[in-house]
Amino acid sequence: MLNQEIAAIFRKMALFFQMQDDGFRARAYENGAEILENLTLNVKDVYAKKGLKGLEDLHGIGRGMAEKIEEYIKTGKIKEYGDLKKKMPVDIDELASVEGLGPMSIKTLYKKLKIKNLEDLEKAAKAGKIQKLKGFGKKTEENILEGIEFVKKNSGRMLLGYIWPRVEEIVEEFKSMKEVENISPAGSLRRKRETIGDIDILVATENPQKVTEKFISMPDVIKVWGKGVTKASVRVKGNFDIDLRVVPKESWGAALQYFTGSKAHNIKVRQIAIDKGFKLNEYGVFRGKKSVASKTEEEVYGAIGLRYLEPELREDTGEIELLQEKKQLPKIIPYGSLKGDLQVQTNWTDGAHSIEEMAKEAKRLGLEYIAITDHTKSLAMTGGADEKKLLRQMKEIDRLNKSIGGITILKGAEVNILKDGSLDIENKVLAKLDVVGVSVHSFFKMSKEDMTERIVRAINNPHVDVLFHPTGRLIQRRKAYELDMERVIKEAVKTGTVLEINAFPDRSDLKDEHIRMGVEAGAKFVIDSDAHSKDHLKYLEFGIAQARRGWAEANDVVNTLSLNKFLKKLK
DNA sequence: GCCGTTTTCGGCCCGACTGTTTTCAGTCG
Repeated sequence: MLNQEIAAIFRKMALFFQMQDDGFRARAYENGAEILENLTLNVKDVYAKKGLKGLEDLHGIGRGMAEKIEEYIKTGKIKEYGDLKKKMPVDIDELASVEGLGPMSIKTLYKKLKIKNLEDLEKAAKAGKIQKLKGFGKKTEENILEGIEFVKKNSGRMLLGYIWPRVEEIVEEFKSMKEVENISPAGSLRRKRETIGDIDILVATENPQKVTEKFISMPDVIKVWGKGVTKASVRVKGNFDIDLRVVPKESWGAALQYFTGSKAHNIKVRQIAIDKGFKLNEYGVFRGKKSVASKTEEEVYGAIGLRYLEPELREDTGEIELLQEKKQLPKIIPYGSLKGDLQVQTNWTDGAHSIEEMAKEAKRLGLEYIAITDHTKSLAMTGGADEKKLLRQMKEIDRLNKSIGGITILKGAEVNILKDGSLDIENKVLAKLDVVGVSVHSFFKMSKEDMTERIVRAINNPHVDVLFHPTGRLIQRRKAYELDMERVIKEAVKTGTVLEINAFPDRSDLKDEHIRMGVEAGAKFVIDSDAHSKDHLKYLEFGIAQARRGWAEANDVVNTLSLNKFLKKLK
């Protein structure tokens, strides 16, 4: 939490520095904010253990920002930020969230019209005051008003799993144009981040005009932000933005590399290009004016002495350093490599479909086995199963296994972890199940120590095979409970408990950095859909995406195994 | 403000588009 608070202040300070035309300092602060946002450790712990020096050891944080972090830990404030705000008392991140409005414009608007926040801005624009300013005009004023409307109903970031089908539709539609020679999602979408700010699409064509024309005239477009020959940006129904970039076929690889990002990854890659006497942009790798590589990403990375790497690894979290040292990057788990699904709910509790319907759909999707894991009794709102109901369900599963065929239905349960870490189903019934998953569904606000103890106790139960959605977060809805993940991973390794990578789009739990911690510690994982309906089983692929972002290989994930081998991996 | 085994000073990724200008600053990704 502290990391995020300080990061937010650094971002605002960056905007203030941009106002002062100090772009380099601004970038340093943006960079610092990014580092804090992605840091697994709490800066408070880093500071407690290693002091100022420990903070400075973070690459990108130097003496200046380290002292600011120290100041915030000690006093809860950063004086320089207060001073900046005093000089220019504007709600800077709110104003900057208006499309097209940046620090320089905000500065002018404050100096000339005393505009401090969105409300002031809207009033001034409606009164026609902005168009009279030098450097502004009628069009800018209209754009500001429109931008304010969009901020007000801002949809924020979208969940990957929910937006993906829409992306596939768009890609398919463009593929049918004969002018389109190649098309791919780019940006965070291609890197499969769990949430996506906007949709980036890259197209290769010899006729850019025609492609951009078609793009801005798609039926769902409600606003064209901008349109040129090679790029266009629109908002579509559902309130999200799509950016299109169009490049010639020869520069496909360079452009795909460029627009896939991440930004931090690219900055480093381009720096390496410069160090070796090249220039890298979206059209290719250049030695002087001569292009030496551009057609494929492999060529582009190869030309500057690196190797191709999967988009999911391009987050500047150590992958470039490994490439430079010519070390092996992990062979991350391929899409389509799961043979089972270990968390499936049915209409025995809060699922929409019967065991049979779920099993048949899983079979249709090519799975070898699924575990039925309905909730247990203390989760009363779902009609959770007690021992008797579980035994009845087991009989039903025996019956279905004989009649369906082509897929094995495993007996399981999503057993509730009670406040003290005990389970709400008796051990002698748990012993009869093939797969026992456990999870926390209550008392989320316990202290970190208590919650960690609670979970550690639960996974020490000899019948418990899997810890389901280990952090309990619901993206954009509920924060993860406090948990010492390092300890939980250690204990999971010790007890042979498998950690779940829950693929349900708003869970995506574990998240990438925890998966990576687990991989390094030798933990095993299972990727589950947590399906509550037939349509949810396909979410498994997003769980694979999450595992890939956590640098997990196929042999780190137990449900890549065929049934018999898989069962041997469980307790 | 950060960084560095060619550097402790002098660099810092790079190009497209818009709206305002009439050559370019600001914004964006």
